[in-house]
Amino acid sequence: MPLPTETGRPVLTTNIVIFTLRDEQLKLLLIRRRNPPFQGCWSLPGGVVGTDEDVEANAMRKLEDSTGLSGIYLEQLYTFSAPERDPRERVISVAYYALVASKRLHLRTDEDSEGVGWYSLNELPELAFDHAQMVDTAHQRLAAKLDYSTIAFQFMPELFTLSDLQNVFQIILNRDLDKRNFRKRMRAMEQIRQTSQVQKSGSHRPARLYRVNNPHEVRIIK
Amino acid sequence: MPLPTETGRPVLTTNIVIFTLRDEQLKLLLIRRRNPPFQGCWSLPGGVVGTDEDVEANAMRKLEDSTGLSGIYLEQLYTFSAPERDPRERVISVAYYALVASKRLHLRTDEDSEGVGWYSLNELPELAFDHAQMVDTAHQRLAAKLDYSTIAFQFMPELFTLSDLQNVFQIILNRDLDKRNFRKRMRAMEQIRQTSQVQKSGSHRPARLYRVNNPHEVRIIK
DNA sequence: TCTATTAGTGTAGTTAATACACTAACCCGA
DNA sequence: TCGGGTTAGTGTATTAACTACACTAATAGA
Repeated sequence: MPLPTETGRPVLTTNIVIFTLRDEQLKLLLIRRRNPPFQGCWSLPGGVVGTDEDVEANAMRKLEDSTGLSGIYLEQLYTFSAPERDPRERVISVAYYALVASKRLHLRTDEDSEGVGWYSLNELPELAFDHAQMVDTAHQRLAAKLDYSTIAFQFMPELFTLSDLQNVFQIILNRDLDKRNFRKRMRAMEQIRQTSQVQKSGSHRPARLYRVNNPHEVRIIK
Repeated sequence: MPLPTETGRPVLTTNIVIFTLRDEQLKLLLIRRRNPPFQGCWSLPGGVVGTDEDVEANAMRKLEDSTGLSGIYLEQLYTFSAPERDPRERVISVAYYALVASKRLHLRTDEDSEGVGWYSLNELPELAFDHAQMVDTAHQRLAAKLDYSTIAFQFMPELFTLSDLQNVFQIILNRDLDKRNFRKRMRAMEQIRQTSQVQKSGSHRPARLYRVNNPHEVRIIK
């Protein structure tokens, strides 16, 4: 397998679907394109991978640039390579997805002015390239992983109520869950524990607060 | 996102883990490297993706070259991009895995002379690059998918017995399964049906033959 | 006809998932 | 201070899925 000369190589890029939960909605970060093709259109963050650059490191760097945060959960999603996905020339994109607890973001809410915005999954503008497909694949993966991993905790702040957690599930899965069954399942998980604290948030009974044991670990369960 | 000039692009390749089942073993196709690095070492089939070439098409072509067959199940596995995975320079590889029913292969058994051989998963030689990791990831994916998809049927010939099928599961999962529970589960699947034929194969009771309804479809179940 | 070998079958127990309705604690306003 | 509104919190009975487990059936060959 002799390597080709530097002519004859396709362009390699990354794209990242950065999810967060805010205002009872699953949102993702979009960037308005300044140049053609798809000028003025919204697209996923990402960038070109240089010769000496690690693909995942590139994605992580772009993720940090976009959010101003580090230590965010990032997972490779799929590599997209359809021949006409970029009208200019052959571009292959390794797509990732990332999850951020919204409390960590000081989101300048929908600061479109800067060409950066958080959009609800169900109110997405038209996206550039095949980015709509990437978003769709990422959402499917995320929903599937709720069931057999501890990925949901990536969205949680340090302290949260079981109702908060149920909300996360319901928003991602886009359906209601039974409260008692949900709580039974969650209380059986060793990855979270009750604290002695409660949250008072209105004219109703205060809610017990919970904490994730190993916030950075995502474990496969079942 | 201006595209880079053709200098400054990494090399993009594919690699394929081609599985088959033969002699009660899960085997995969290896190719002996003729050139450095890792000269003389065994490696996974694959090749360099050209500027105008679709990645999946490249993998499919290499798969057909290696096996002489078409219409084989092929699925993207993961994209490997560790910085030092190729000692020469930055090479990113999109790995795939493929499943072939061994009856379709006229395997020149272990024809090492041509520098091509089928090796049992548990008797692998030292592999070039990070190909051992690719094999491992592929095996894990395959084992996981047995449980929630109809992928196992990709290994089956047109007609097969339930014992054959149980063997496939046992080899891939590397553990014994209970015969009655296995058969109960399989008979409940709508993807296979009993035929009126039996297979006589020795001095014992003949076995009923089964058939896959849609051999090319791999469906997610559960 | 006896032996060896693989094919084929059912039931009871356990575990996981579901459906479902009321009480508890707090705030607020009358 | 009491009643209404609101969210938190709890248990049981049913069903479905998975597990463990042992014998009979059909054939070939000696």
